[in-house]
Amino acid sequence: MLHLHDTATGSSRPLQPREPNKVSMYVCGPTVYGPPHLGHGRFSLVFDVLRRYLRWSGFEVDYVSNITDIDDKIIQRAAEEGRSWEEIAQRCERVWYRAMDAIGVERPTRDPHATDYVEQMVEFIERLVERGAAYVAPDGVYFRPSVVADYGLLARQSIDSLRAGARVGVDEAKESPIDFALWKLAKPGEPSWPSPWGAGRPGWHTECVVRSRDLLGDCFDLHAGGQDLAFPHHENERAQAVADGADFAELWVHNGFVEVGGEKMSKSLGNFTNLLDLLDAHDPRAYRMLCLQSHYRSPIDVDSTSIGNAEAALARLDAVARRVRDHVADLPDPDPETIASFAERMDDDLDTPGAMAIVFKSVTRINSLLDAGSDLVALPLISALLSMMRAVGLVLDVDGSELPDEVVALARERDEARAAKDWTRADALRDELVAAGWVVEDSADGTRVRPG
RNA sequence: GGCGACGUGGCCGAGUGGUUAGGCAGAGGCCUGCAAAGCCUUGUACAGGGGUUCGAUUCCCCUCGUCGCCUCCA
Repeated sequence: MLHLHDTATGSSRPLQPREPNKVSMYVCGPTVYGPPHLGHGRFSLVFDVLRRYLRWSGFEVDYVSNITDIDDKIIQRAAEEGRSWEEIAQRCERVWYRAMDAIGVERPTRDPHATDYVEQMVEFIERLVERGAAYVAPDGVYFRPSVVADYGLLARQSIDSLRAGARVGVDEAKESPIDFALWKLAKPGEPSWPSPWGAGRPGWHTECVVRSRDLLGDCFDLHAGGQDLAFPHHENERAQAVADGADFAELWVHNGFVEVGGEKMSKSLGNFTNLLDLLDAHDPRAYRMLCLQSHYRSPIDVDSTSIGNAEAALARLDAVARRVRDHVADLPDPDPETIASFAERMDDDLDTPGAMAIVFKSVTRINSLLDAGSDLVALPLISALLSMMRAVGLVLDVDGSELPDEVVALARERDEARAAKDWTRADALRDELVAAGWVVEDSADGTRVRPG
């Protein structure tokens, strides 16, 4: 059974779905006001791997991930560009999904938008006000975390220390610095929706509670997101649900940061890298490989060195995939020992680096057996390798790409030269292909060429 | 100031109270017409100082260092 590190308890806990074979998970999605950066890429990849692994393990996965399409930052961006906020949100959402598609992240089962839930949010906020968990102030409605006994659970801090540490300039309208906005009254020119307190828009933390409870119900299995969302965003979601008398998420999972030179990559530091730029410069699978080779809760440095390493590791997998391509049509059941040790690692808080170690070990064994001509013995291992690749969402390049006629001609010419043992000519032809950016390998079937 | 995480061999990066992580790069060998790919072998690793223990990289304490959260952020 899969165990995950639960932020709420600070310990590893078994994932016990409320329905036997179905996992319900909610992953906090993006606020669409700019291009996705590496941090977005990381959480998307990490939880895509989790989702695929769960499915591989036999679960159906209901994967809900939201789009926040109304927010101060969207309004600001719209003002800067002289466009409507809707236009900004829609454009950024398209860019988001294009990037996700490119890194092989599956679309969510459902992707609720904040603007589709405003009415429900208003009803919810009304209820919180009635229950005394929220109060109306001159500029909006605020939530009172002090009504939640164990507020600070996800931050792993007491409410008093949070209050003491609050550095934010105290807003006069708030009773306490840790109170947060549920409803913001609109200023002139801002988009707004009607409410009992006046036209305005919802605060960020409310949308996720309302949507997740609507789509997944109370006490769903897994709530996930980047580590920086644990507090205050997730804490505040949970506080609202608790104040409403509901059981919220059963398990909280947070992934580590992307760093640049050992420092957190963040918008306020301005050191973020656009995910699309990374994809322009590298194999789109490389980032997934990099994430797999580190633990999801550890910080990772994404730079040309680490991505380059990941690409080299990928090349090793691609090489074996090319070798076994003639065998994939009719494979036996996967080698049970390999699968068992892979699953053992994955079940241990998604230990993907350990799982990849199993993968690479099986690669070495496959290559050894193939070298020895023991293809039949290798088949269950090949089958296991492909199964593990499916579990983590890595697509191996088995090289179906078309070669230009000119290149094919050169390769044939080289085969003739080699047949005639004209090594000088054969080497010259190889040099020519290599200079043009191709990788040349000899094989039993002659010169094999692929893109470098 | 409060709370928390981390410090592993050339680089990245797991893990464990005593037995091989893995990837990349390097060295030697096999294979190859030569290469490439592949296979085999190889490398003074666990921040520093105490303590517990038959034995600690792994547990406890201290020091140093790095980073994060408490503020929009994935």
